[in-house]
Amino acid sequence: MAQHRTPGKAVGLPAATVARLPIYLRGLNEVKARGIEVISSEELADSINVTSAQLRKDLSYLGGHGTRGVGYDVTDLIQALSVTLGVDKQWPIVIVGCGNLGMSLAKYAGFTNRGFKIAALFDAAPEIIGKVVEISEGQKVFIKDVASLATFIRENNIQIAVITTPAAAAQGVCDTLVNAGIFSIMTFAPISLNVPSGVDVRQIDLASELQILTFHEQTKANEVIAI
Amino acid sequence: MAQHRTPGKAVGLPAATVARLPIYLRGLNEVKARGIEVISSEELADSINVTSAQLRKDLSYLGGHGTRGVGYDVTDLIQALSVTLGVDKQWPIVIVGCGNLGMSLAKYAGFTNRGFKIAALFDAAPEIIGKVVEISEGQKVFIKDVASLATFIRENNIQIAVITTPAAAAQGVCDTLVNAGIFSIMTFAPISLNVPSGVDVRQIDLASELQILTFHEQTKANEVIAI
DNA sequence: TAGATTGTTAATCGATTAACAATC
DNA sequence: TAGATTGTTAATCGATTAACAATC
Repeated sequence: MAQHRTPGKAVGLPAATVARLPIYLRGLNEVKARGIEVISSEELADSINVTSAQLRKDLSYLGGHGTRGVGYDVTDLIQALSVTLGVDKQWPIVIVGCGNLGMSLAKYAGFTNRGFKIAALFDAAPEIIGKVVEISEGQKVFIKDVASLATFIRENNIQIAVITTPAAAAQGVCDTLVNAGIFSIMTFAPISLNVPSGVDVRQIDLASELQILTFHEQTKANEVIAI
Repeated sequence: MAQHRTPGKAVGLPAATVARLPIYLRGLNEVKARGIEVISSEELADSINVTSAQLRKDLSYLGGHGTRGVGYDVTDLIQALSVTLGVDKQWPIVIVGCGNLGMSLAKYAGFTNRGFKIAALFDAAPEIIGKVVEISEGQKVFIKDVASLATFIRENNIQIAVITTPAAAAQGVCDTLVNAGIFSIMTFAPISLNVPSGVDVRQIDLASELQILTFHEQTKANEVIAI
C-alpha cells in the first residue's frame, strides 16, 4: 500500500513553494554527489540562488526536517522531498507528437533518474506509426497510432502526458487525454489549452520564454537611446 | 535609428506582467488569423485563460491602447506588444550543445515568426564540428567549435544564447557567454547557473516541471488514502 | 556552556481582483 | 442618448524577507 499521511498535511503548500521543491531536490542530489552529508540552509540556498530564509520557510511546510545548530541531513531531506513530490517511484508518461521536439524529449536522459519513464510515443502520421525508437541504450519504444491513445492510457493507468504536437492538433489531443482520465499535462504547443477545472496544465512556450528575454534587452537599448 | 521612447516608460513593468505579454501577443495573433479586427478584454482574456481585469491592468502599463465602449484594435495591439517586447525585429540567437534537445530547438519552426533566427550552433565534440544542419527548408547552419563561441558572439553582436549542453558543461559555457558580453540566457541544463547580477537567466528544467505535476497527483492519491 | 542554525513570527512587498467612474 | 467597455482605484490576497527565540 502507498504510504500513509496525516490528512491535510502538505496539501496546502503555496504554489510558489511547490514550484521550488524540485529545484531543492535537484540541488540536494548535487550536494550529495559531492559527498556532503549535512548542509545548512545558507549553504544550500547559495548554491541554488535562493535566500536562506525562503528555503527554510519552504522546508518548514514539510515539517521540521532540520536540526537547529546543525543543518539538514542531506539524505533525509532528499527522501522527504522525494516522497512529497511523489518521485520516490517512477511515473510512466506518454508523449504525443513525434516531431523533433517530441523525439528529443523521448530520448532525454534527464527524466530517468528524476522519477519518469517513457511508456509510449504517439503520432498521427501513418508513415511513422509502428516505427521503433531506441530512446536509450537498449530501451526501445514503439510509435503508436494516436487513435489508440485513450485506450492505452486507461489500460496502463497513465497519469501524466506530454503534448509536443503542432499547435493546430494540441487541443484535440488535450481533449482526448482529459476524456481518458488524465489530470496532469505538460504541453509545448504554443496555444492556450482549454481544460476542465481540476486538470493541471504546465505550458512551456519556448518562444515566449525568449520574448521575456528580449523585453529586457529592448528596455536596455531604449534606455541608452533616451540618455 | 531605433524608435524613441519616453525615458522610464515601460521599464517599470511588474515581472509578472512582462511574463504574460508574450502570451497576449500569441493570443492576439491567433485572433487576427481568425479575421477578428477588434476584441474586448473579456473575449481575449477568455481565450487565453486569464481574467479580463488582469489583462486590462497589464495592458494599461503600456499606455491606453484600447477604446472605451469598443475594445482593442487587434492589429494596433499586436504592434504595441511587438515593439514593447522588441520582437518587431528578428533576434539572432546561438544554441550551444547539439544533442537531441539542441538540434530539435534549432529546427523548431515556432521561433521564426516570433522574432528569432538561429545564427549558429556550437558543440564541443570533434566528430560533429563542421557538420551542416538543415534547420529548415533551404536554411543550413554549420555546427561550430565551442572554442570559437566568444569570438562569434562578439563579431556578430549576438545578445541571446541558449544552453542545451549536459549539466556538467553548462556553467563553463555560461561563463564564456557572460564574458563575451551576453546578458540574456535560456538554459535547459538541470543545474543552477551562477551569473553576475544584470545577467538574465531563464531556466527550463523539464524534469522539475513534471515533478510539479507529480506533486499534485501524489497529493490527490494521499487524500484518497486518508479518507 | 558558547556558538550555530533552525523554525516561526511579523512586517513588507508585490500581484490579483472587484468595482466603477470615465468615456467611446 | 443608452449601452458597452476601458482604465484606474482601492481592497484583498499571496509571497518574500528580516529578525530572533528556540534549541541543538
